[in-house]
Amino acid sequence: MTSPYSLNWENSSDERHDVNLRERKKRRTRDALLRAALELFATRGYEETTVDDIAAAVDVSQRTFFRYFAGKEETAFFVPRLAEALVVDAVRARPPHEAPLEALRRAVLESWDTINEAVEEHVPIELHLRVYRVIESTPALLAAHLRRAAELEEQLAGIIAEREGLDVDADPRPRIVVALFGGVIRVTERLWSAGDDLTIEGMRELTATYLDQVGPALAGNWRAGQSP
Amino acid sequence: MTSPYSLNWENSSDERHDVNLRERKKRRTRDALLRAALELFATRGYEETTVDDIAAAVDVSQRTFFRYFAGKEETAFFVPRLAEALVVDAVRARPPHEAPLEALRRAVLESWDTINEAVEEHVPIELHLRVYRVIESTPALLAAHLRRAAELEEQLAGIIAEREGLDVDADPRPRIVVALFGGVIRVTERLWSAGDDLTIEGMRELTATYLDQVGPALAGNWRAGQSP
DNA sequence: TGTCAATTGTCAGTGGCTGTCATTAGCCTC
DNA sequence: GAGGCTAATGACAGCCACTGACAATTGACA
Repeated sequence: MTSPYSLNWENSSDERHDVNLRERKKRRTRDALLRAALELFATRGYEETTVDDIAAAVDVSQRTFFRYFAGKEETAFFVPRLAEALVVDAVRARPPHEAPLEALRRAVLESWDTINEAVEEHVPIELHLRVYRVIESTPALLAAHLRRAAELEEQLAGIIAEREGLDVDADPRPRIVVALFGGVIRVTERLWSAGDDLTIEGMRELTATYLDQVGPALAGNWRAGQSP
Repeated sequence: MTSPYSLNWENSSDERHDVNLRERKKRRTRDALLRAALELFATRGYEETTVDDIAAAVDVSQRTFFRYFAGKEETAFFVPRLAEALVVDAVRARPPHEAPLEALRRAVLESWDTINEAVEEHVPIELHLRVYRVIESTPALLAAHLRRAAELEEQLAGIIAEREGLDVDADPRPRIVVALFGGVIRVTERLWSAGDDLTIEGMRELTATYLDQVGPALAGNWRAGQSP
């Protein structure tokens, strides 16, 4: 920190990340724990997997597991965390002339395309897709998932408000639009995880289809119009 | 069940509920545990309260606590559970000619009026209102709260679909509208619990105001129009 | 009053998670 | 390349939520 190289360290910390054996080893055990956990969740179930099981699968002590992850839950949300970061960045990068819903829509669809490589660096996506069903069907994980989603929405509301030059706390509209958007996403998530097309592309298509329904869903009375 | 009185028992079970000493005693300890738990949560915080604390406050064993409640969490959501039931009933009772959002809006505002008596039978509402802040600010409880909300939305979507003569799984619109509605409710909940008017009336007003914003929030571009 | 069933307490055990301390293993300098 | 430094690990003890099992108690009802 106070060494003459401190500035260099700050800037090149990414490159230094994997150079020494120490760091490489750390990353290896971390990814191994992650994969072991997800594999066990996907096959045996979340509640049926103990932290001891995970640690044993990688042949480290339980204590070591907790030094890499704050809790069992954190392993299950490793990929979602990456995805959320991508979405936030994508929304930030949207041209300011787009309407809020349009910007959100494009950002999400776009980030579905980049998610692959970001994830595969640590675990095979296919593995996460299997874990996703577990998240949706395990009460404790579903609850955590929804809380994370709520936090994401709060962030997005802030970004949207900024785009539109509004104050999030004074004007309810950013939060409302984001809530609507988030609701649609959740509906598609559930549908997708319940169906059998467990691919990223399937998710992408579903999302696109449902987001297109938002307008019609809110317009007028449904009974007069034709089927969706 | 197979006794000659079984039918009578079924029908008059409500009246029989408090007649014998056994039942009265059970209800008393149950309500005492509930109040003790909420009181402790409100003053000391949720995580800082152990089940042993709650049991000790009522002078029963920890094991007995778990015979009355499935877990620590359940005590915190006693009032919300009542409220949810009221909302569901209120939506079901709405005249079928009302549009979905209108029916939901009226049902919720209406149930805020009946919630008082339903709750006070067990614990003072004022106590729950204090606990509500704890729910919003405790990650584990917030997560559980959001999961409950999601389940409620699923129920409401079913009811709305039925009103409109639609199939929830074939037509996305009921779920989308309910998601929008739920989103608005969540926004008001957060705002209300963050403010200082912690009364049912305050909540009612906030809800009404925000629900009125739903239309404007979705209409056109915000930058051209005037302030909300 | 005595029998039966329900309520409760006690005890032991599991699983998630944390603090502590000694041991190990990579790193860096001389 | 030996030795000191520091970071990573393991082993152990302990807290808390929660559960199963069994014995003791207590209200119900004939």
